[in-house]
Amino acid sequence: MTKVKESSTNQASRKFLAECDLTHAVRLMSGRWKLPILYLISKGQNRFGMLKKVIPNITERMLTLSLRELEDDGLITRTVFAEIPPRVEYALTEIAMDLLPICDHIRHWGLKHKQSIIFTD
Amino acid sequence: MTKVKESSTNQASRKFLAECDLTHAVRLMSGRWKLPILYLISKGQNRFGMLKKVIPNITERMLTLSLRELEDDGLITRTVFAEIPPRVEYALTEIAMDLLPICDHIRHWGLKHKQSIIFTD
DNA sequence: CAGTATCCCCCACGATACTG
DNA sequence: CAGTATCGTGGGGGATACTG
Repeated sequence: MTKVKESSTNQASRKFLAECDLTHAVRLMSGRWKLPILYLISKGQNRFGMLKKVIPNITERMLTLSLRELEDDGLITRTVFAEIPPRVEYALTEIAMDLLPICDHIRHWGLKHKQSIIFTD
Repeated sequence: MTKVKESSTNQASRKFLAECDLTHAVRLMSGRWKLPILYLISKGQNRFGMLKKVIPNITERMLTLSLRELEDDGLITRTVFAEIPPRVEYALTEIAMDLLPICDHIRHWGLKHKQSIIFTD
């Protein structure tokens, strides 16, 4: 299924539409916790409890929601092991791994931009 | 002024803090219209009226707000010419220009990610 | 351990009207 | 032309309590 608005034919509009996937892509990583979670999973913090312990201030609710959205967007996989006590492991998909170097670019750009960094949380 | 939480000393937390600038950087480009505006300005659409004409559905209010925030974040400059009728021109700063190639990476990543692209607007 | 279930607040965003 | 001013809404996010 591919549904693209083809009505506007002028140059500027077509360039704008090309820009839309950019917005869409950025939205996948927008949100308070998405990127931190992806990063930490890439570093081996791949379970609910580990993430909760390592991420300051996140609530269980937000952790759950963020993980679900990342899963829905195809950025992480969720594997349930039928054990007692239950164990669930998260892993990055190839798509998310492709994102990591880009994140690094963004981070370096951010550092260049902001000489004064304030972590309020 | 540099205010960094130094309380937590373990490895994971320090890595997490490093991740925070990433979140911060992403926030600068988050928002419904920020990226489209930056992109269009880079393509020469550097006036209020031009942007309004070229961006579908944006309201004057949102255009104003977005431009102000981009200016406050140091991503664009705003130059007022004392003429009648009034003329205002926007231009990307070096920081925003550094961002453009990254945007391109993100866009390509987004395209690889989403085989089915839907532009709803 | 790995989550749900409620309740609530704030703010990004939109619609509409007006202006130096 | 390039904006303000005002009002309204949805959902992203938080606090807290409970559960298979």
